[in-house]
Amino acid sequence: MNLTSAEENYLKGIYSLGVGRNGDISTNELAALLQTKPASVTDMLKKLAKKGMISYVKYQGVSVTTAGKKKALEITRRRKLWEVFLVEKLRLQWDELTELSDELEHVSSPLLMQRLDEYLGYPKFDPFGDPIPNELGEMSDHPRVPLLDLSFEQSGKIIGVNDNSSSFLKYLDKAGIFIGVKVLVLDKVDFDGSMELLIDNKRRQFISKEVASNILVMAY
Amino acid sequence: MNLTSAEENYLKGIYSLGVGRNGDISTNELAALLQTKPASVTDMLKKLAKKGMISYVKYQGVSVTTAGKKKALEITRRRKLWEVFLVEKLRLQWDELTELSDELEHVSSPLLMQRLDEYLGYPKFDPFGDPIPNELGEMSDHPRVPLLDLSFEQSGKIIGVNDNSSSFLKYLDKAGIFIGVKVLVLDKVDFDGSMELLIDNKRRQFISKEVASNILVMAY
DNA sequence: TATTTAATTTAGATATACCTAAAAATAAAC
DNA sequence: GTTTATTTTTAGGTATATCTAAATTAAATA
Repeated sequence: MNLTSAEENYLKGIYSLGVGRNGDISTNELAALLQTKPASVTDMLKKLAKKGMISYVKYQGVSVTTAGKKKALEITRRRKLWEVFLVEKLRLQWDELTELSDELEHVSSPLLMQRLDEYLGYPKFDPFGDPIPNELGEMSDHPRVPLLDLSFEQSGKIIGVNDNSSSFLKYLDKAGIFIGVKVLVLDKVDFDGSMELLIDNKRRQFISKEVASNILVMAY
Repeated sequence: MNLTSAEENYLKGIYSLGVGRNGDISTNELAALLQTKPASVTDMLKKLAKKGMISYVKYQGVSVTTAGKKKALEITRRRKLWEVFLVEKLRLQWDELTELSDELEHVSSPLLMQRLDEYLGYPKFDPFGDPIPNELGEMSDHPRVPLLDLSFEQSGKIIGVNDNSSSFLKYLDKAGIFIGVKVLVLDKVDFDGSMELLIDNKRRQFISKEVASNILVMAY
């Protein structure tokens, strides 16, 4: 079953709101997430239900079906592979990715994605440190800890962030804190929780507790 | 002025029909090219005229304005850069490009195209041997001759084709005749015009006069 | 439980991008 | 120079994806 870009966006939204939750998703929630009006959401839910992507009962909320989950993971896979390409090959910055991957994720060609995956070396995580589903929708997961949890003289590799806001990502780019970069804790300041880091074995950098708690690392 | 994908496709069509021609383009011509109906073309011409991309006089035909030409070349540039990427980096075959570049050419981001251009090493020609416009719409051109015109023991580099049909491109892929490959003429058969080639300094291959006339090379 | 409030859906519009069928304008033929 | 044929446009309709405003259903409160 083929979906339009708009349908794919709604399905992605429904799936993402649904992960790790028992109950159904409400119309208003979706409208808020997708920056649209509840009436538009209702229209689209009917279409997605007719296409077998979601379970939808009037006034009762919505959840993805097995087919819908599969499709949502496929879209997510496309998006994340493009994001790896944009960062690793084209050297785009974290905060420049969103609007591009919003478009590229809808280019639907199994051959293209297979070749891109191969070209990128079968990456398991996107530039934000989130796992990339494989063709079957399966994802790796590995221990991710907030940078704040690293102790004195401990090292780690930056693999993601907790906060995707543009202002935070811009700050990180400016501070030279990128995915894949090695960090070593030079100091942890007791009274404000801030840290001094050695970045990439080269450069010293101070970061606040707030920043450190929003950066994810794989500890060595 | 931003255009929708549909508008971009019409503009591309109008531009491509217009190059190297004195008169205007007719509604029926465009409908045939774009596989649509004349009535739909008329609708779209009004929109493109209102956006300043074309000169359109009822019943009198259509031609691109300066702004329209600029935009058409921009779309063409996007398409061709993606095509270079698909062939050179992802190793897709000539006949697999069209449907992908039909989609990718509409992803409109100056930053993305600038980085992709840089990543590809500022290519001047697409995988079919046609010139890629630069950011200003300027194109290189270099002497291209049909492979058939090469004489005994002469060499050349394959830079394009005259025939974009799927069957021809599939034949070339199968025969191992790719863009960038070096060819040396081992023999020219008088009675049927066929040629024996040394491809890539390695492999011998016979090709017919018809095939040789549709392959373009840059002669050494 | 009745009533108010909040969430959701329906009804009816708008814009894009198509379509068919009929009308109008241009070109071609006699 | 009419008449016929072709081309092109208009008029009106369909599907997608949105919207606002009104109606309906469900939830919360008194």
